[in-house]
Amino acid sequence: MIEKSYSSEQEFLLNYNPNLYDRPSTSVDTVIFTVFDKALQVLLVQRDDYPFKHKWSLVGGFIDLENDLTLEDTAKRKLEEKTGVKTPYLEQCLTIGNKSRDPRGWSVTTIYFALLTYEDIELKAGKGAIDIKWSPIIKERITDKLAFDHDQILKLAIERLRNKVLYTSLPAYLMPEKFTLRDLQTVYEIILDRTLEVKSFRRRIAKADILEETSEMRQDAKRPARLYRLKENIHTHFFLRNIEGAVNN
Amino acid sequence: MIEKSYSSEQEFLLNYNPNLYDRPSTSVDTVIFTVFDKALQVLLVQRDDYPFKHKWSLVGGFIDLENDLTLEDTAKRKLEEKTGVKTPYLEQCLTIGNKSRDPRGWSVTTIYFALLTYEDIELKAGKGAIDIKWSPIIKERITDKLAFDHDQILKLAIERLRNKVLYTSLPAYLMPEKFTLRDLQTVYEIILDRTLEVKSFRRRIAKADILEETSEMRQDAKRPARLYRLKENIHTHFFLRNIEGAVNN
DNA sequence: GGAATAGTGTCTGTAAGACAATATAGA
DNA sequence: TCTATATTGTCTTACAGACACTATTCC
Repeated sequence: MIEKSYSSEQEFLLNYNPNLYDRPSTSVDTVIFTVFDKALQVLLVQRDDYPFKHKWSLVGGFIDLENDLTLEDTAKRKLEEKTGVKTPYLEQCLTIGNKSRDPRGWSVTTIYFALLTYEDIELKAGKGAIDIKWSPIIKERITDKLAFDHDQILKLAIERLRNKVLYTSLPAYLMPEKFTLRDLQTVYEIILDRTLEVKSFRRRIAKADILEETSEMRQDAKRPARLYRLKENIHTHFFLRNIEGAVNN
Repeated sequence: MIEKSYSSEQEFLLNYNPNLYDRPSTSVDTVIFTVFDKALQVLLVQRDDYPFKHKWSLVGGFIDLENDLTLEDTAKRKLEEKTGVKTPYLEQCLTIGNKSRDPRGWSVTTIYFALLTYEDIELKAGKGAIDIKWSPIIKERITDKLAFDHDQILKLAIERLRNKVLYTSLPAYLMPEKFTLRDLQTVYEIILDRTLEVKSFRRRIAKADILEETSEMRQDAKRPARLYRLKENIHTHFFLRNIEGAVNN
């Protein structure tokens, strides 16, 4: 390769040829979580084409270099394409890059995770996929063997979510508009896969000051329960202490 | 673009042509921290070439698709190239990808941060750089205006480090082999830019059970202080409670 | 003894854990 | 009334904050 020398930034850029350098493949994958049927669920799509044709995988794709301005745009675009909704919570989780994860060669993928309310979501397989579904996570496992290293990625995302739930109000993003404190606690319990103390939980949520009472009550069977909603313009609350008795590596 | 159809994964891979797809540029940048002269310090290199010729920047570079097996390998290779040592702590921090951060076009960079003992390190500018230096961080700022979006990246890495120091034993990785409890507390205080309560701090470290006493004492001026070392095969300790009174966004 | 730094004792405050007690519904 | 679920009361425990106190060195 011949190295030229330039006399200004501008001149360098005018002569810059991106094809002189080999680049790894770069993609974005999003672990889209929701909760229903007493389980944490993750959105999977069945691949329409090679590699891993017909295998189930996480929601992901390549950056649209023309139209995506940021990596997060790519994640949001794919998410909205599949679910038809905008996510109330999207967090970058990790980037995995190595020579072996994709049979086509060096590949880098940035992983996001999203939390969605299971409500009004109409799944659309869209192009590149022949099917799409929610898959429940039972004991940190799903039934399918996923494409690429998506099993490992899913495991990492679950770990991150579970750990973060110990000191944040993240599960609030999984709730419908109105919900009871018991509903919220149940979502915490589903994610953590353990029961929590009622009193401690309610004290914690009260202290966080993220909810507001509605005037409504909901009655399923016995004593009616107060309905709450998330306060407006509230961000994730970070508690100073973890919920205890859980894994902490 | 003509789409062919293949009848097996193998056939697809044999015919795969990576040059059909435009890819963003992909790099790795590492924020290398150490502590000396009563300040958190970050390693900077002065760029030898365009773009941002002669500007200071973080330690980074492109993936060597032949020899790097993982993104972390890239980070470690660059780090060892500049410092001559292996880092005791390397953590992936964040990936920034957008259309505007690099004048050459769509660019993705995965950012790591490393914690090094300021000891036996011989800086080497190496190729691509005309100079290399430690730069102190005063009030979350450094004096130079860095290349690309490295100012923003550095800010994010400092934020992450400071936040993590509130609930982990990370500063232990910045210590020399033997050190006093006061030394360790001072490093915490430098990173957090505030004083800590002596008693609370010592209780916390004792509880973490990550240090072992040596038989040696160190005497600077007045009463001699016990020297400790990090226990072997000890990982980062995660405390259940944060050090309080600090930022928590 | 006085100054400086290392290290301990101990009281207070906050929030979590445990679990008993009370409240409100339907049957 | 009995049962189930919602909600509150309250005692204990763990650990951080505050700060006084003791210990060991040099001068």
